[in-house]
Amino acid sequence: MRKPCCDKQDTNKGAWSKQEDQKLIDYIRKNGEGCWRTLPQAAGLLRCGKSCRLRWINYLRPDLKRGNFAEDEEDLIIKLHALLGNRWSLIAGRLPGRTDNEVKNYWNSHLRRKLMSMGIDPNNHRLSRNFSLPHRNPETMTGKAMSFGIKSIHNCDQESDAASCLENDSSAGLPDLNLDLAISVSPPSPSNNVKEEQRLVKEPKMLGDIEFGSSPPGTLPLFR
DNA sequence: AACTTCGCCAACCGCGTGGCT
DNA sequence: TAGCCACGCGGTTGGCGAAGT
Repeated sequence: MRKPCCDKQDTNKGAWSKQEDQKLIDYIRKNGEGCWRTLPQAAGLLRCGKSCRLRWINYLRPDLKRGNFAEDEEDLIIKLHALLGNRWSLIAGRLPGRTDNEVKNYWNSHLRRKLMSMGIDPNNHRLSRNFSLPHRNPETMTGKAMSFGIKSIHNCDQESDAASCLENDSSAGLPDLNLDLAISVSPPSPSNNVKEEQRLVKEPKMLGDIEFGSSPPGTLPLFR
């Protein structure tokens, strides 16, 4: 039986008050992030360390970009999700100012539905079986759907799917998908997933899986 | 106006992992 | 090598406001 992360009897739960937020901000400004377990006591907060960490990362961090997602951010999330699956922290790491929680919520509340309405299964980014036929006509597809990697659908046979079409595109170089997913020396943004990327470096097999062109033909480079 | 349903999002929970001893 | 601890991640929940009836 795992020990609870903190003494639950003495901790607050639920929404954070302004005073609590301020205490946390003040403490981190003064002492920096880290040592979340001891932070609550040191900062005078009746919260568990986990809760403090989450509050800071998802809401209080000064570099957070709040508000609606831009269209290019949406596109990027969808493309990254097709490649990485539900690796929200990795996806968020490619979106400066966005948190994994924010990306996950946005995916679940907006993007999933959006893809489904376009006849794409959000779980595997394949065209779903019940995809209504008129939409199969590339002429009637929305520009959005086209940009999600199925623009060359007319070149794929009926049993094909968005993923393999995307793959086909990748064989042509995928010029519009400059995601820099191969582990680079300098990631495009200060990511909160450095460890994860280091892990990928340590695991060349997995790394290979997310490099375009290295997956078996007809498979989506998912490694989950 | 009152009630119900739906959708969003902040927060919680449990588990996996890496570092340290 | 094993065990413990702290951290980080992803799935899930619950509260609240908006929309619908």
